[in-house]
Amino acid sequence: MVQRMQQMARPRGRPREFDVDQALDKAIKVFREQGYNATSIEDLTGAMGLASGSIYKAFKDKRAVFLAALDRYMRLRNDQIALIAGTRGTARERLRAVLGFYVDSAKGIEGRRGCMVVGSAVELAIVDREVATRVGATLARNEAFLADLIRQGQADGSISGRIDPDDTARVMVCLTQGLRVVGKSGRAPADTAAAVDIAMRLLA
Amino acid sequence: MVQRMQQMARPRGRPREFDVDQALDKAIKVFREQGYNATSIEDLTGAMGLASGSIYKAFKDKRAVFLAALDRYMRLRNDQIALIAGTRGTARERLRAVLGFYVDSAKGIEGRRGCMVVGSAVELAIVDREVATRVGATLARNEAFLADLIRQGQADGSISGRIDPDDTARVMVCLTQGLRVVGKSGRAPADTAAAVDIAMRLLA
DNA sequence: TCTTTTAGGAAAAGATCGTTCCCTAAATCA
DNA sequence: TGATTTAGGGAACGATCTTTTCCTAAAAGA
Repeated sequence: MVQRMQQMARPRGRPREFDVDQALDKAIKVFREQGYNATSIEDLTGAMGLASGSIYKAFKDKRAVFLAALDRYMRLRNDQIALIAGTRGTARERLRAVLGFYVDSAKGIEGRRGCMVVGSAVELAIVDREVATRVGATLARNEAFLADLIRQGQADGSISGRIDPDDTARVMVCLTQGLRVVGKSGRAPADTAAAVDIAMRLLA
Repeated sequence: MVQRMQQMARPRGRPREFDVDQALDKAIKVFREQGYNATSIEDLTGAMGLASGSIYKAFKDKRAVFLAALDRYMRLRNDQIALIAGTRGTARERLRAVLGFYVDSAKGIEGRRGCMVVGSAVELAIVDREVATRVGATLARNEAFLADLIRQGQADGSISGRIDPDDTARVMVCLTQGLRVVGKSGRAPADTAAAVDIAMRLLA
């Protein structure tokens, strides 16, 4: 049984010397800053600490590296937001925490580095169907997530029942994506609490 | 006198056969769809109806074409918004009209085509200082424009005096830029009036 | 009319980029 | 242990992209 698991863990030839996820994290950093087209294989080898041959052993081509990085980026970000929204309190308080996370992500160096979803949407959505699909799915998921949070707030009494959860969530998604655009130019709101207070006005 | 004006109008050698602004409009279309790095000189020659040599006669290099296109795009868009905001009515009504224009810009084919300011911010702001300067200036101008409109509304009584015009305008700019990101993936709000109603909640 | 200046256009040059190839290294299988 | 399989790494290749060059065309100046 243990031997079977070891066999499954070590497939055949020479084992990979680097951790794929760690390498993807480096790739994510580069793609967030420069986007897809401006990032050369040389940029990736430098950031990931690998030779070009090794990259092409692990990934079909540059686009596959990007898609893997995008998937990982979206997953990590989703996990973070789910964690923040999982804290105690009314749905309104949890929604406030989520919005605060978005505002903070848009500030300073992190904001300048940018968002891979926004970058993918702007640079590639029109020419790469697979990227467009993923971006659309993430935006839809974020929208549904926020709408659900709003509905929870309407159920626990912390959010007005007069607003439409879906329409409001959709506008809120625009706000969060816009924060990342503005963050790229270093003009994101400096005062997180103040910005979140204003954003919370969308809830009636 | 007439001869002097003709001299000024026709400088020296062979006159240019194409209209620079018309050519830039074609370039804007390509840059909006594909961004800077994905657009080749061949793309530009095709869209602008010029040979590469002619482009390099009129512009220093590809980057100069992009900067000229960006400047023209920003100017045209600014003019449109100023026109819309110049209509009669309370400042609140004019602000509503401006927001409606932003929402409409994010919808359908126009939305998929994208915004050159957003594209520039996301793709180039971190690597091109000159682009970053222009993007920052436009965002600041938009912010000041919206803040002024809010102040007018507070003066004419159509907008609550309890909100901070600058902070609110800053969040509103994020919303408008985000609309363009979401529009790239075809997920912009379908019902303009409903989306504007929700956005107007930011005014208290 | 002849010279000078600038534009149009296509081909060539020069640079860069993505990908493949080849050799060595490290693992498993027989 | 020898064969097989896969990874690491760097050079080489082929394609593409930006820019320059060169020749012709069209205008003004003398």
